[in-house]
Amino acid sequence: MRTQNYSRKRQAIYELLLSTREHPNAEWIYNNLKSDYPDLSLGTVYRNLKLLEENGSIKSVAVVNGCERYDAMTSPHSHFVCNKCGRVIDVFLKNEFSEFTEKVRVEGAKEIESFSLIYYGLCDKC
Amino acid sequence: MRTQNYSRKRQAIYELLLSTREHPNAEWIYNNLKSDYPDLSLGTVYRNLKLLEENGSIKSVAVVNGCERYDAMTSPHSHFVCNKCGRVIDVFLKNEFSEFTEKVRVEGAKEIESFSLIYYGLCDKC
DNA sequence: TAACAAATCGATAATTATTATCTTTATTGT
DNA sequence: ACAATAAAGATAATAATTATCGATTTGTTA
Repeated sequence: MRTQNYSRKRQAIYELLLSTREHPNAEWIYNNLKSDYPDLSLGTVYRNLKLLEENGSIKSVAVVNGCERYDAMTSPHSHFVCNKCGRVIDVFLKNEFSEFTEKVRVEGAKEIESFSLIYYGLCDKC
Repeated sequence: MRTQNYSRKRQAIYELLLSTREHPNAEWIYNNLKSDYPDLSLGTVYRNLKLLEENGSIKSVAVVNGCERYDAMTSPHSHFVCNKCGRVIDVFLKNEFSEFTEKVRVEGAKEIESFSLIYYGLCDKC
């Protein structure tokens, strides 16, 4: 049987995402891997981000200024997005929150699979 | 002093958004106004959605399949997005939720201005 | 380890939602 | 009605993402 995720470049993209709390977009990843993989192409980054998201290795956590931002930390947590610089910061909420949201019933929804909570404002560098 | 929002078409866009719970995108609005305003252009819809959002009359509530979805109901509430058909449904949470989120402190955030809570799953028509 | 099959890649073109431009038209205050 | 300004239509331009396709890499199997 063929292993998934066996290519060098896909592995590098995934490991870069694992190593950072930047919640980067495709271009950031591309720029940060260019030195190690000079023949990397931006299309490969997009292609692998999509594959990694489809197999559940990573998540798209927000769209900031029209760009998808990714995170390899797949355990449930929320995010803060700076309205000025676009920085994305992890937000860890107490158990109460998940307990609360688990009780939510949505009229018109057959099944709730996930939710996304994003705070917006100004970060401490702006 | 010049009034804002005085043009017929901007008014029509705003009133259409007020009258529906579809949370439409620009194209839906364009298609639904074409019969009443045959010379309407899609650019005008985009331009006015942006203006209306800037002056606080409407809100962008989600990006579904790469399209911005708008809502003229500006009172705080959340949304459910169907992963299959893209339908956006209003979600009204109890007071507990706002009380809870008001207590949140985000490390790295200077000021929290707003938040967005979106549930994802399958709607009852899918 | 050679050879074949399948996955992945780079380069490039194509898509698509949105924004900008620019000239004309509509709206409003006087 | 007239002048000043805002808004409109038409169109071109952006920009992020996706699709295509031939070449290359990787994995399997003989």
